[in-house]
Amino acid sequence: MPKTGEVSASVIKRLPRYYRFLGELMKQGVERISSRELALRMKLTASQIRQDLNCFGGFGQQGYGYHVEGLHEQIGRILGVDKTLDTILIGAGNLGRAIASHINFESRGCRLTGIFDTNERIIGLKVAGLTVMHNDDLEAFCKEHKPGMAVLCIPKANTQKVAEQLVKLGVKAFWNFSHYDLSIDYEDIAVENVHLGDSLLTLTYRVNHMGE
Amino acid sequence: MPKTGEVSASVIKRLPRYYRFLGELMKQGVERISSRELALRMKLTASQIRQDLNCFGGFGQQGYGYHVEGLHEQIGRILGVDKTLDTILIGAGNLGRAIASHINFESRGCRLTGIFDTNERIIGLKVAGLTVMHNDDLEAFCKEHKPGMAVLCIPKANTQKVAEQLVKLGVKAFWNFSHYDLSIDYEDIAVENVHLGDSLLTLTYRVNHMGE
DNA sequence: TAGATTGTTAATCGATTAACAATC
DNA sequence: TAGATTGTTAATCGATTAACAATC
Repeated sequence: MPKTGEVSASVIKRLPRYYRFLGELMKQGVERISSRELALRMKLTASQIRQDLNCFGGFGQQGYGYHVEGLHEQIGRILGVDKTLDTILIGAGNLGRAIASHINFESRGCRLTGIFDTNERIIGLKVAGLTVMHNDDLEAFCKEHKPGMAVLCIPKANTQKVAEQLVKLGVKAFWNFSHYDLSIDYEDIAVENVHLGDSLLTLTYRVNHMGE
Repeated sequence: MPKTGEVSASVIKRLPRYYRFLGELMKQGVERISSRELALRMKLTASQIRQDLNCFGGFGQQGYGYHVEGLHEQIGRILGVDKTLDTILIGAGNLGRAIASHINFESRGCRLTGIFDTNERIIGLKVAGLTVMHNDDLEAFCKEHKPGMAVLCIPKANTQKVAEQLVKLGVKAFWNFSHYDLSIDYEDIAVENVHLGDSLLTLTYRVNHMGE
């Protein structure tokens, strides 16, 4: 129940991390935690934690702190892990197959329901319990199953075109791993670009500039 | 040749993207570009581009703009793609193998020289041209080959321990894909945490909060 | 030269941190 | 009640944008 008023991108990016830490604390049997103690563990400031959480409502209790399990559940609901968004994967090369098998989509509000590729040697393979289909079947599949999210693990040359096709078929969110900055200029389409190459390159920069 | 004075993390994170766009422009045969035109293509402001570049020196020319190839090379040198940092991969599961095959380390100042795992069924496999070795051979390998960077694709329970072992063996940079926020409290060690799960979760948030 | 566009300084904006009254 | 800790307002800090003189 967001206290309406835009939540900044900086806050949104921190939410999954709060969720993760609270999950860990739960497992460790911690029942309550103060912003001060959580800040210590997460290497943030207590102020920032209280500010962030208060974008969504007052989850704490003066003099007591936050109830770990309750807060975990609240943040989960804010993130939308209690929903189930049908998701398809386009591109079942090395990376696509690894994402399909390695990521727990269900615990993040998604469910992988279809995998597509154009390579005849890959089509028919079983990946994460699904049989890889041909891209030609994409349209029929989407019309029948109405996936809301697509994971793109395809070469950059095809990315924009495939994404636009999928938008027409009703896809509302893209998790894009191609070496291309996907930007969809329609309202109400969400894009998360993951640039692993760029990530490595920032590390290269930092290791080459240590102690300057 | 950084105009000394700290370069902010925000600027560093944008550098690989500049490098990528300039590379594309080169391929397209574009010889010169103004900050205004580049801003248009990258969806940034011209001011920001000029500010960012001037952290490292004046690469442009008044009245003309920037020479694409020259700027590309300069940024490459700033990032350190002309260096070669020997790199090892720990964990050759789905994700580790995909990273090894999918990422072009060489073009990013790194060279993959060893891959390690503990799973007997994986050891001995060829991945990205290398034979997967047992973690037990890690110490001997590092002492002989002195890798400066490690990619961690291992379960979170082992991450901190393995990282600390590697620090003792001289590793200076970690590209960490485990579901664990690695933090190394020594000076002069660089860490880049990649949390694919968190990335997906921010997308889940956004798709569930569209148009609010 | 005149026009274009940089490098750089100043203004604005947003995010983080600090402070503290409210309250459990 | 007294102590702890929140929710929230105010202060600070940093990053982005705008403006403009320098200059190719």
